[in-house]
Amino acid sequence: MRILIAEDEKQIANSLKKNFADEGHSAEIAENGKEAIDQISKNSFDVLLLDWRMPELTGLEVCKSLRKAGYNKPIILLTALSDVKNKVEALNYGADDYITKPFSFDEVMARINAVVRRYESVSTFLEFDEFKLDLIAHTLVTPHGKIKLPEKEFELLKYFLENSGVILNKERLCRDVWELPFTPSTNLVEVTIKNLRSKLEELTGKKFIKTIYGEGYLFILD
Amino acid sequence: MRILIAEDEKQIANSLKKNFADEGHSAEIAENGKEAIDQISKNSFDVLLLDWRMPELTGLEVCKSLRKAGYNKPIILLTALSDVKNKVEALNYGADDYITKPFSFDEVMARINAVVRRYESVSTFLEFDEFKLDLIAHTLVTPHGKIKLPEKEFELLKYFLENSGVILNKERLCRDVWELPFTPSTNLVEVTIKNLRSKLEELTGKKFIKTIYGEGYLFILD
DNA sequence: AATAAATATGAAAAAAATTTAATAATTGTT
DNA sequence: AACAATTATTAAATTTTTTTCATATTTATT
Repeated sequence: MRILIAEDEKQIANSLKKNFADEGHSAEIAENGKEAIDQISKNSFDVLLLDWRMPELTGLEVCKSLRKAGYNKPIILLTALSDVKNKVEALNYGADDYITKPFSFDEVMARINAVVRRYESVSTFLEFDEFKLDLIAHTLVTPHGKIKLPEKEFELLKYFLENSGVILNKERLCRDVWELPFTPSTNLVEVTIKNLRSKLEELTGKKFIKTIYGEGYLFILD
Repeated sequence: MRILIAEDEKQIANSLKKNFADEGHSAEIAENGKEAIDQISKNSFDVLLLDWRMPELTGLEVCKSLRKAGYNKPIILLTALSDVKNKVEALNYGADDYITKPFSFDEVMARINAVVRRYESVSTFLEFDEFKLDLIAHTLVTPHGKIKLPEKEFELLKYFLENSGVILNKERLCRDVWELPFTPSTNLVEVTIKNLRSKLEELTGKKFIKTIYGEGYLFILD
């Protein structure tokens, strides 16, 4: 994980950096707010730690200005102030979290993990069994590799995952996945199910889509 | 916003509920952990407030079990305990935030807003000007209508939005959008830029992609 | 076991998206 | 203004995806 530490107290910054390194993460240090903005324009980070009190620009100012410009990576503010007013202000200006000094490294790490995990997992993946569907990349991710699904197969799998445990008939799939009125003459659904099934089985070795004769299809995780 | 308050101290729960109502939000109260799980299986909420100390199941247990089952709405824990150990535990079990009692309603509301905003905005939309790119539906959304972009145009626009303000040359676009080594013989980039440009301009009436002769392309929001 | 209905499969046809190729227009420089 | 380099545009070629169609297999019922 790439972390930017914007903190003018060198002791704190260096101690954090060393601890991050011990956990296998790389951290850069910016000594004031301006430098932080500068670093961000040149490199990309997974998370920003901004000290509230810094020369040039305060952490809150950096946070505000980044968010205004559309910056959307997680930001955590570090501060010695502990009254509620500032917390509220920070969160309302687009910070993701807020850690009060003095803090333990464990807490910092836990909060970073929580925030990053959230950014990664929330509504960008649908997870099932030991696999997941990447909703942005339209990719099926397995421990052994990943595969990009064509659009209709992706939409179909997504719909199955959103409705696992429910029997879905062809009329409903046609309507919700293809946005087409169902006509008995087409076998779109069968064909796409077949293709999705073979890809799923090849990649996962499991049979997720069950046919309920006369009723529809069922996505099972058991 | 629909909020579930799982809290056995009725005074606190009712006071929160009343305050939420004043702000225009609807809240349900669950008096213990089991009841919370029960309510969640029946209705959908935008955010969960779980008291740590509750009969039947503790807030942390509820949180753990929901996350294990794949539940992915924001969860905030309320607690009287204030030592770091518990905070770390809570965040690592999938809670999104953690509020120490006694709290002010303003802080609760600010944290809910922060968490929900994050869930909504992070990586499901990239917003620019008065438009947004729906990263799930691969759709460009404008006040007047929306249009589904073909894959390469979508990837290109996404890359521009993630790097707005930076001049992107063809080599870099080829590498990061097409995942191809750049060869001077191809004009893939030019063609796709052209198509994306005309769609963008037709839909938004604005020119977002500027050519910097000899250097590359620049996405500007001015 | 025979039958009819439902589902699965393979391969061709059609449509859509991507890429290439040829040419036109624009830009910076002299 | 003329030139070379760069970028833009148009249209054709290719590839991929989607859909249809014909046929095979499976399932429930008798």
